[in-house]
Amino acid sequence: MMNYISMLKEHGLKATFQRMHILEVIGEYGHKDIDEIYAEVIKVHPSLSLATIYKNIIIMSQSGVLSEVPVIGKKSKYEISKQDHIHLICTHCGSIEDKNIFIENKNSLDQLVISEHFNLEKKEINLYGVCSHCQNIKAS
Amino acid sequence: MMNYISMLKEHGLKATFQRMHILEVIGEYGHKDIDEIYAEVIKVHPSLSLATIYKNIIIMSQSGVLSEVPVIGKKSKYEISKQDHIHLICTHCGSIEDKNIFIENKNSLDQLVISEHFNLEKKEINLYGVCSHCQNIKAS
DNA sequence: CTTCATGCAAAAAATTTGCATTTTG
DNA sequence: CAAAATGCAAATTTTTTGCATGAAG
Repeated sequence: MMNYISMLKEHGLKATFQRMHILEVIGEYGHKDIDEIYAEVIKVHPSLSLATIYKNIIIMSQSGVLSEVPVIGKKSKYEISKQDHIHLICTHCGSIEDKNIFIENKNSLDQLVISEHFNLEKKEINLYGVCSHCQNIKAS
Repeated sequence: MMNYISMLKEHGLKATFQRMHILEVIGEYGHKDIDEIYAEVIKVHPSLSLATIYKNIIIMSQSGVLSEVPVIGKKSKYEISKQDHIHLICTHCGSIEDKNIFIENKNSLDQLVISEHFNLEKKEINLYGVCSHCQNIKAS
């Protein structure tokens, strides 16, 4: 588990407490959008401004510390960057769960990329549906 | 090839010329965002309002005529709904290309969904990178 | 003709910017 | 200290809304 100070410094960003706090919130919850991050963060630091959240989300996404997860019909969520994985996105409660799977079919994707002469930078696989938790709620 | 009038009617939407025009633009280009649709559409119908574009994108997305394609760092694009496919998204020129591939590894995704008791509604696979066209431009 | 859709202008929401002040390394 | 980051308020951009008018089925 890498610490946020070194993550920031390795990307040439100063480790302000505002950034640390933003990263802690995202790290704790996994995926959060701008408003959720702001709401969470001002509980501890009421003076932390929304503009600072915006500026930092942008700079930390550009530098690669964070990754944007665009979601159909909603605002983008942000997560701490990590190796490629799959998102299970619940269309009922909005939760996002990460799944690391060994993409066997990796082959077909890789072959596609090769045959298209496409210079791949990032794979994004999102599965939308109803999570088991929400299915149980509905059933009861 | 299905025509747009019946597509709309099957979803309980009236076939106004504004909707037809929006669908034609999206169909012609494949993927367009709100502003691009508006810019294209007012060439022919200068009085068509942006509010109408918004309202229709929303209602046609909800009804399933259109599908939203959220893109990292950009505004969402919209496409005519069709069966699941892969998007090759160029981070250089912004173009999006559809690819229908036989997901062999379909198995691993399907197994994941089953083991998670996830009620799958939609698969979204987006590959980000530099398209062959942009690579050639850079090289020259 | 009745219901639904449009267009306009206004309102609301989301995001960005400029700049004086503060903090980090 | 010098460079970078913050916070505030203002500006901009994006999206939504209400309502009178017009079009579709």
